[in-house]
Amino acid sequence: MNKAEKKFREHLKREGLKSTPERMVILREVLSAKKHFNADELYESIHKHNKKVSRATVYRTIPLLVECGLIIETLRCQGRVSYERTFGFEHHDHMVCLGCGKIIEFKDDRLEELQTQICERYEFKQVEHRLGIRGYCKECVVKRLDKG
Amino acid sequence: MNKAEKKFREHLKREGLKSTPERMVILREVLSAKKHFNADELYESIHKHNKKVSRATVYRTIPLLVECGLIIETLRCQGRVSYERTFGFEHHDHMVCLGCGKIIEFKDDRLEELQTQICERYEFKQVEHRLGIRGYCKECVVKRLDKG
DNA sequence: TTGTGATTGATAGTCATTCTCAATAAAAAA
DNA sequence: TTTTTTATTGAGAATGACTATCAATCACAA
Ligand SMILES: [Mn+2]
Ligand SMILES: [Mn+2]
Ligand SMILES: [Zn+2]
Ligand SMILES: [Zn+2]
Repeated sequence: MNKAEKKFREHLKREGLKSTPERMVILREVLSAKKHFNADELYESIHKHNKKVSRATVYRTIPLLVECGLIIETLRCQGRVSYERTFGFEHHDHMVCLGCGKIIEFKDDRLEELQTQICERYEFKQVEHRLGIRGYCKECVVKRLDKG
Repeated sequence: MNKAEKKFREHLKREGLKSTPERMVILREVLSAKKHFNADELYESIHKHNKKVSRATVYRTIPLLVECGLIIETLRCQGRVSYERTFGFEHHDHMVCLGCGKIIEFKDDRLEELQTQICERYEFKQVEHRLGIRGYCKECVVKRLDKG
């Protein structure tokens, strides 16, 4: 049993919930699948690996993983909520390319520090923040110049 | 006819669209109603003022107002897209209180400057950005302390 | 004033997400 | 281990924000 699984099981116990095979299948898929995903992609990848978990259970389990800090809600793209696994990864922010959909992750300590200062100024107790920059990546800027 | 209305009319003409009474009712409501709103709140406030515009037309007009730069999509709260009027207002970022739903607007030039630098570093052409900080406002921090 | 194409409202459709509920299974108690 | 309690599951129905459809109507340019 790895660290993430242990963390999840402890969270479930703490909340009076049960450790079920379905929940473990979902967790393992989250840990092995691509870092950014939405509920449906998660459901699909579970089924590609020949595991059977219903869509409802996937949707029900995602909030549990969020609550226990293993994944986080990141962006909303085209009406869908997108998540990413955080366990074993550091916090970072995102750039999203409006041309090709590419996601660039970045982290800047000065940015984080500034936000902390701003929250202090407003006596606001930060839980989380999300910075999303939309625009065009290097490649797409060139493509758009070519087109005129 | 005020500046915003002129801008909207010009945008419509430029796009080969027509200036209709319904669109003008919606624009006026946007200009006079509260700064942050979602599609349904806009529809409701129009009807409270005894104007008749269908929900479909409200949904259809919002993107036109966004395209012409009079309003902007800000946050997504509980599955709803939230907008705010920008005409006559400067860019700013938001804090959202998880306790009472209050929205605090703030602007920090150093933060903006840093973001510009970061985009340059990645050769990313920024179109817009959105920083949302979630947490608890001063009042709600106190309330939560009282409860334990 | 007329002709053409855009717009409207009513309503049906879409699609992600949530709810319902009977059958089942996990964990606690015995 | 067996029983009891309670959470969980899957299937499908429901929800709700938003979008598409379409016939009737309107804006506006000529
Ligand atoms: Mn990421
Ligand atoms: Mn604002
Ligand atoms: Zn790109
Ligand atoms: Zn508050």
